[in-house]
Amino acid sequence: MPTLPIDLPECLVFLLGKAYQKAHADFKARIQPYGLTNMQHLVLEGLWYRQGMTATELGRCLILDKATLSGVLDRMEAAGWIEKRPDPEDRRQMRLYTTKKADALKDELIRERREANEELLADFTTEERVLLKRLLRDLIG
Amino acid sequence: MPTLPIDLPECLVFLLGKAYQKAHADFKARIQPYGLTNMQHLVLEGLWYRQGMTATELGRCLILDKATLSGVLDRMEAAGWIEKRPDPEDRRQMRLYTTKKADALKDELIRERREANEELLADFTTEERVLLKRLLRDLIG
DNA sequence: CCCGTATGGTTCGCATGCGAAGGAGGTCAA
DNA sequence: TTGACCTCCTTCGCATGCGAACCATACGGG
Repeated sequence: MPTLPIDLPECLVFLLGKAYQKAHADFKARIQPYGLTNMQHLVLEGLWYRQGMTATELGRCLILDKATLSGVLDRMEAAGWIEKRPDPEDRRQMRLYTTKKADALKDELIRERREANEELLADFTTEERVLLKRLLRDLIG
Repeated sequence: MPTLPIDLPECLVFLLGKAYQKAHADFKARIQPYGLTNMQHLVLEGLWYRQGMTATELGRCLILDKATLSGVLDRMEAAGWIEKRPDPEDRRQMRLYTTKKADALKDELIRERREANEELLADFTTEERVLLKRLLRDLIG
């Protein structure tokens, strides 16, 4: 059985990638049944925080490239999760709103997110949880 | 200026994603000049650790899906970074080896990786660095 | 020896993720 | 008012990332 190359467990780029891979996969398993991807769920959380954001605002808010967001929003609109309404003041921008279909799942989806975090952190002490989040926030800058 | 939704800085899935995004982008900027992607660099590190692994072994070693690896290995072979040799004992599997072109960059690439880690952790104390890595390793399981 | 099954890789489909270029729509100053 | 410039968004190209279906090869029993 192959093991990890000696240095990789010391490489932060690698560790972050694999930790994200695991967190992403766990969360995916939870929200897949709702017909949503992780990214789509993230967009909904962003819009529940503030409806009517433009794509650029949402992208800044979620730290996402607008090129990436463009496709995500298209698919979400096609699937009926969000609505794009052109801003009457400035026809370049699209204002984004969640639909009733999405809002109906709001409580459940937020619960899934909380539980997913709980599950990921199950083996950590309270101090470790706080510390890990702080270190990651500091890393992001 | 939009800010993060209240809960997201508490959401580990989100934090890990963004921390990875940053680490990945920083490392990409370092590796791009060599004509390599992060994933391709990772494959080289794996093979430098043990030459002649099969794709399945390498995938287990780097925690990668074989479907993902297949395309990566194709592009790396086409670009002359690695060689695939069919195993004479079992013609289903391919043994993987780095080429001279790759080996010539070995020291420099490993230095880039060390420096990238150093840069990411620049603002952390020694204790914090050790702790962050331990927490991430524990998370991966 | 032959069939059923397991395994190693490839391929396809879909969803990110981002750099770069482009098109449509504003803005402002000459 | 018109041309230079800026911004919002879309589109394209390329590289992951992974589930699922497939193909070729190996292996174990009968």
